[in-house]
Amino acid sequence: MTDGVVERSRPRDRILETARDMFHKHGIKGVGVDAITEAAGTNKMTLYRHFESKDELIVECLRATACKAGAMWDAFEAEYPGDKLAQLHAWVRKAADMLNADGRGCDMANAAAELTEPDHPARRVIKELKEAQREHLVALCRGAGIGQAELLADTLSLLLEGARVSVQTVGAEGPSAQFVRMAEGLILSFRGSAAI
Amino acid sequence: MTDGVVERSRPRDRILETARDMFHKHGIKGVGVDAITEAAGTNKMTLYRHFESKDELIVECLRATACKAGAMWDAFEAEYPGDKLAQLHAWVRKAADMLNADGRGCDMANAAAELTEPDHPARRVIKELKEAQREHLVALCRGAGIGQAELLADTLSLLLEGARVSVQTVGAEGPSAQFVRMAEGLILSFRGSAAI
DNA sequence: TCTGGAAGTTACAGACCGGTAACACCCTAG
DNA sequence: CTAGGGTGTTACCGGTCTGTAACTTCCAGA
Repeated sequence: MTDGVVERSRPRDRILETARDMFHKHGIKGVGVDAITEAAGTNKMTLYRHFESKDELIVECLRATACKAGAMWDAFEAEYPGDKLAQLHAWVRKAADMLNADGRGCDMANAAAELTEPDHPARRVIKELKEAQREHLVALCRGAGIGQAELLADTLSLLLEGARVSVQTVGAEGPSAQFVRMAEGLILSFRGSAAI
Repeated sequence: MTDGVVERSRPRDRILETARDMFHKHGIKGVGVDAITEAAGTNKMTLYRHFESKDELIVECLRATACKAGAMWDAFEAEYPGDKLAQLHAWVRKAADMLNADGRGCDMANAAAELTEPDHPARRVIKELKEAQREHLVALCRGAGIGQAELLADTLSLLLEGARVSVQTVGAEGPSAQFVRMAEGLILSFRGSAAI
């Protein structure tokens, strides 16, 4: 009902997009395949013709999310070509936007909280995306001429990760409201210390 | 099987403790009441004589977790009476211990990720605990004579929150490995800026 | 126009879920 | 000894879950 996204496209795409949306809103274990197919305007058989199991659907959803996240870095480069520091600030703004977008945290982190089996196929995707994100951020910091680029990148990573769960637990008026201030302060402070 | 904690005590206590353990390890939606009672060495009827629903059991588990977390602050005061700065450093060490304890994050944050209904009774408990934690940390920072105590407390909060989910997604060798360094650096840096 | 594959439909299997009823048991307080 | 409350046991309810079988319908390309 409220979970639309039923525009006419290929069933597989509709299922994937609908599942992504519903997993995000209601959690993975909180949504059944029947509900997904119904919201996607199709049926269970069609889902199982395109995905061999719910687990594979989950993995494919997370992969799609990772793909969209990857495009973000290209957008920064397109907007501020070569200016890594400007891109870093753009990342901060983008992160703040995500915080205010809705009360749900990061899909990857939420999935990791729900899928507790240590060898669940989704954990691989999650880890890969998080490591890719970290490397992108390190590259930005390094490119901006910041000494201790790894430490700043890791600190900013944890700060954002924490802010996203904080929004989910205490709301957007909690500690996460200060995210931009914290991040900008950290960048400034790290720029102060000598770059090698 | 692997989820023991069946020492002979009152059934209600065993159920509560076993549920806490299993929710922590396997997630809330990943554990059924049958599995809990069996691991607690009792049966479903006894559970439902003490808790009127699974939701109430969840709430009671989170309350117990909140209670244990509350005791932590008293332990700091007992160990370093009056010395708020030492207590703040003790908090950092304690936080680092929690990071290395196991690969699962904060029970409250994980519960918030799973229980998506905005009016779920557990969300109240979660929010209350997180707000209490924040106030305790602010009090420590303020007591340690730090200007911008709220900002430091919020930053440290987000950092720990982020570190706990990072452990869950990329493991203990990821960004969270630098948590102590980040936290100590922040405290030092905030102590540098004038108190008032 | 014919045909083959993709998609929809209905029904079902088998397991598990939260929750309850009815009844037998034991152990302790009086 | 006895009464009664806490506990254990068994069986069950209705619902939902993932996943499948068998069949029909639709539609695009040759």
